[in-house]
Amino acid sequence: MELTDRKKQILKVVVEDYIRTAEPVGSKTIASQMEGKVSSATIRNELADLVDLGYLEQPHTSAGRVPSPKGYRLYVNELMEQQKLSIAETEKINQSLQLKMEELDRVISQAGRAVSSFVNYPTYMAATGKKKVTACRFDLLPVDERSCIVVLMMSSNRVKSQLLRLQLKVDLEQIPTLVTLLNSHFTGVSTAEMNQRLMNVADQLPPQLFLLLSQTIAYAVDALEDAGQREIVTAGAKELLKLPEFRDADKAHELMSFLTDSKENLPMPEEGPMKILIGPENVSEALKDTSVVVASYDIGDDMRGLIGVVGPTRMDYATVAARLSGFADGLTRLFGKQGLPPKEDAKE
Amino acid sequence: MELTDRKKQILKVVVEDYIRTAEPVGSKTIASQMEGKVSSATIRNELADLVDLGYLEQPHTSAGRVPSPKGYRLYVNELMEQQKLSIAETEKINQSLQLKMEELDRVISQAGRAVSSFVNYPTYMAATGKKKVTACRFDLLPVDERSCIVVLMMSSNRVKSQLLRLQLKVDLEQIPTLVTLLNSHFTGVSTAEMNQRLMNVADQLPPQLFLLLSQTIAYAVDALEDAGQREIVTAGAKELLKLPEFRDADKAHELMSFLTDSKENLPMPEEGPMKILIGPENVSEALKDTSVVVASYDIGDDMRGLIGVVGPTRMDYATVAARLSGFADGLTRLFGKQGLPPKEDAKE
DNA sequence: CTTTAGCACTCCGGGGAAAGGAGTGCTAAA
DNA sequence: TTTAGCACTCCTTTCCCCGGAGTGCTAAAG
Repeated sequence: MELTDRKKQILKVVVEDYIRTAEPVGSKTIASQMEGKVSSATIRNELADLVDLGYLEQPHTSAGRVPSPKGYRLYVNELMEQQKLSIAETEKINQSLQLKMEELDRVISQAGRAVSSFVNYPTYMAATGKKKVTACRFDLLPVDERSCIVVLMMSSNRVKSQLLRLQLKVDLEQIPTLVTLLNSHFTGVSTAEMNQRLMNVADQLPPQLFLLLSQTIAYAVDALEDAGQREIVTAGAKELLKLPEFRDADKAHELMSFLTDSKENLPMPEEGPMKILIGPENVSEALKDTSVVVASYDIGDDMRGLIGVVGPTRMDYATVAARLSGFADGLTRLFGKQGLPPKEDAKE
Repeated sequence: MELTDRKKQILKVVVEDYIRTAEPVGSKTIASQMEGKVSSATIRNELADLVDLGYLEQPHTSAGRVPSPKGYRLYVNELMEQQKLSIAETEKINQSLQLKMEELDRVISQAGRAVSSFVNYPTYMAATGKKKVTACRFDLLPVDERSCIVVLMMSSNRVKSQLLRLQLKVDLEQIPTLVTLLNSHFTGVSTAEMNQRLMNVADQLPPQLFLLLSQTIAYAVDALEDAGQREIVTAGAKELLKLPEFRDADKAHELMSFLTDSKENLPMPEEGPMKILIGPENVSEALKDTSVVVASYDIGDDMRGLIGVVGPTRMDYATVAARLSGFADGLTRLFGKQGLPPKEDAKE
């Protein structure tokens, strides 16, 4: 027995109806929603076949049919119509992204909240470096004999700074030499290399200068590693509570804990602009009854961000996918190829 | 009829039992938990009185009694035993606070999460400046003709920096003059005053310098206002779902939305170390069925932080209060009177 | 061979009624 | 003033019944 076109059409109707209503779909309903006119009896035969083929499931005898993960998969791969965003929706997305360009992090988490309220499912976001971030410029601004501000400019164009308290007094005259040294020997290299080179110059400098140097490098190493690391934030977990499948407080609590606590193992995309994971396709146990849609976007030339939506398996894939990719595109445009925008904040 | 000691004792038993079980408390239960031995019939008489006095409520005839807000209030004011933290608990608190001293914000929200998991209720946190934050030092580091890093040191000892893109080329020679101007005229004053003074010098500078100056000031104003503003973060909203009173998904959703979206109007303390708000004592409609315990702590000399716990009216006031003040004390100690700790980060 | 109509059957879900239980209020005695 | 006893109330749980939605099967029609 193979999958005829009519079977596919029926599957499509079942999936879409179930997405809308969260109720098992019966043969009569299907018959009335189908294009050509067929009787419910015919549909019933087809339905029995679709169950045998594994695309549908029956909660119990004499209930309607519900799509199985395999059914959703087929729907997503073949049947789903690429949904276009309406003008109004595009407007709304752009508007959401018209936030005052503050720091990257804030924009990202704000975007996450926006997406969440837009698709009515929880979202999560992360940014990962494509390349290693390196230092590209140092400055030291003496405040007084015992303190000094380090300013570090990174290859990602972000600037970070910190006030250092010094153990030993430092002769202000010597600072410029140190800055020159920093800029000539510690820029454009990995953090491991930076530590290495620090060791090399250890005995060529007076102790108080070396101390300042190593404090500076320690700070830079921290900052660079932090910048390269991906941080994950989630938003809109409460949306879950609106869905009938999570009216059971225990279930909701379980998934919510997973989203807020163990976010490390949320699905991350390999490549490609978008990925859909349905139910058991998720590795994490906690997500086995839910689906995830992830999209990625570019941040400048060397970073890649990611934004995902978590929802029930019957989530409205077409709409979510369309909106999510709308956002991803918007974000790419926002801090896209041309480098970070002029008013990019030094991550505060 | 007045409130005898025995009535108070009964009230105490009712409150504590109800806190534990979330079920109305019956006369027999009370009799068995009371010190002196009295029969349930006696208790029943007393209970009827307590209802008349408004300290207890009866969900319906022939159900047990439940404390009214007035009853909780009396309990909190008079009956509640100041609970001591066990050694193990103190340990645990200190341990939670032993996080690598990173930026203030991060510590605060981390503390929030810790408290939340420790009391099993959602928490919220905010830091507010006691005094206005002002700029105390500016620096401009030219990167190239068209860009420049501003470094701003604030009176709170925090350092922020940003890369500015310039509209017009600036002669590098002139930068030092500008820095001098900034440090002499724009430090130690309010943001309003800064804007004022900016206007005053408008026609005394060549246009490209003035542009740079105003960009710098605009950034500083933003940064200062941001630093003075209180930001509120919440944590552990999911804890709600564990409580029987929020098994109803609608209720949980409502409160959760309030916590995550409209946090502006969460109760803030006036003064004193701790405040307990019970049910209707809360102004916000959304909190009228819940209680809030807020504690405050000091950050350096000029800031004050606040940490609150939201829970059902039957929340375990004694324990929550003890643990919360444990945390508040710990936080005060952590970045207490002696000024910010040496490794205080420039908010990244 | 496929489609359709008809029909008996299954199973869920809602609506009472009945049973059980916890707790009260009242009365009368200690 | 306290206590024991008892009838009563009202919630909760359970059970059962019934209606409806939907199925599977069979037999007839295209």
